[in-house]
Amino acid sequence: MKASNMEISKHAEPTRLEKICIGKGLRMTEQRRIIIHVLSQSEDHPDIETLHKRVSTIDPIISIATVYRTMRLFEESGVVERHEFQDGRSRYEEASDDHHDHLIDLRSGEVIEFINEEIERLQHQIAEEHGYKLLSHKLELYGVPVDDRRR
Amino acid sequence: MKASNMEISKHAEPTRLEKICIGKGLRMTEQRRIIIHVLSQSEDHPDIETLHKRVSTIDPIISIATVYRTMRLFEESGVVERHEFQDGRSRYEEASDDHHDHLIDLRSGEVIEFINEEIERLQHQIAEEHGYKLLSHKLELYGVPVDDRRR
DNA sequence: TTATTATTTGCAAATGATTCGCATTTGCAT
DNA sequence: ATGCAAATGCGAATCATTTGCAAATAATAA
Repeated sequence: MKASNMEISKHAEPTRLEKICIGKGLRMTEQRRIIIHVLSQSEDHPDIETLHKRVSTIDPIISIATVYRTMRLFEESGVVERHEFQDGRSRYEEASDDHHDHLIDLRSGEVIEFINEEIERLQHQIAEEHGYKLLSHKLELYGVPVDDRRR
Repeated sequence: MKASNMEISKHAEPTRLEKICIGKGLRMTEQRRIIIHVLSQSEDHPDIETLHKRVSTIDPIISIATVYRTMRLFEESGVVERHEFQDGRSRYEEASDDHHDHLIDLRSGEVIEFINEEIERLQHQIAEEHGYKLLSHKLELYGVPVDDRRR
């Protein structure tokens, strides 16, 4: 076992994501364990390149192709959510039960999460009115700080 | 003037988009006139390739690079809206004053437009509550027909 | 523990959408 | 009609992402 792997032990309590992988018959590789660890530590919405950078501090050998493959796998399994804010690359976050939407600061790129039950309700209602069952949705607000004096 | 250009005359009444182009000091080229014509005839949300196909039936020589450039220009001018539904390429529609959102049929790919004032209002309110001025937003609902008996 | 085998990985090459460089063409003001 | 900046067409470049394949490895059986 190489030193870089010491901190993410194969023997530790399996995390939620690890359980899901095992449940799907996926192998718990060192790379996947590291990626899961990085995801669980991330409070933001990193893109693949950022994830790869973070993962590389733990294991510098891990390939970016593996990060791509793993994130695709996780997205298909529904354990992470993929977002396409308007910068051309996909950004990810661990999926959680409480659904939230995003407010993106166009000045800084900062992403603010929010929840609004009323909007959730209206969305279901609209889908229903059109004869559809709502499976997922995407709500993104783009704005600038009102008290920002620049410009 | 080549035959293929006969139906989109340089001398016809300028359309809304043509006026905007002229107002911005852009040249009204044959290619742009054709693209504008195609846009005005399109009721759907075509991607670049589709637009290029449609444009090609009028002028088979027009380059796809020109369609890309023109659509980018139009988007930056705010005369068309670009959407990133989840199929990896951008889709366009002529911008209209009355804002609407989209309900995407995951079975057929069909895109249904809808308007909901209440949601619009709530979005502004949310942005405001977070200290932001809302500049734009994206709301997409993904669903399947309820009466669809398949699977 | 070791052997077995199907998964997974790393690498580099392929892909697909989109943009760009540059020589040539073309609106449009004079 | 003339001149020139803007626009086009072409193919090459770019950028994010995917994929083929040989080597490595996790899960399993022995």
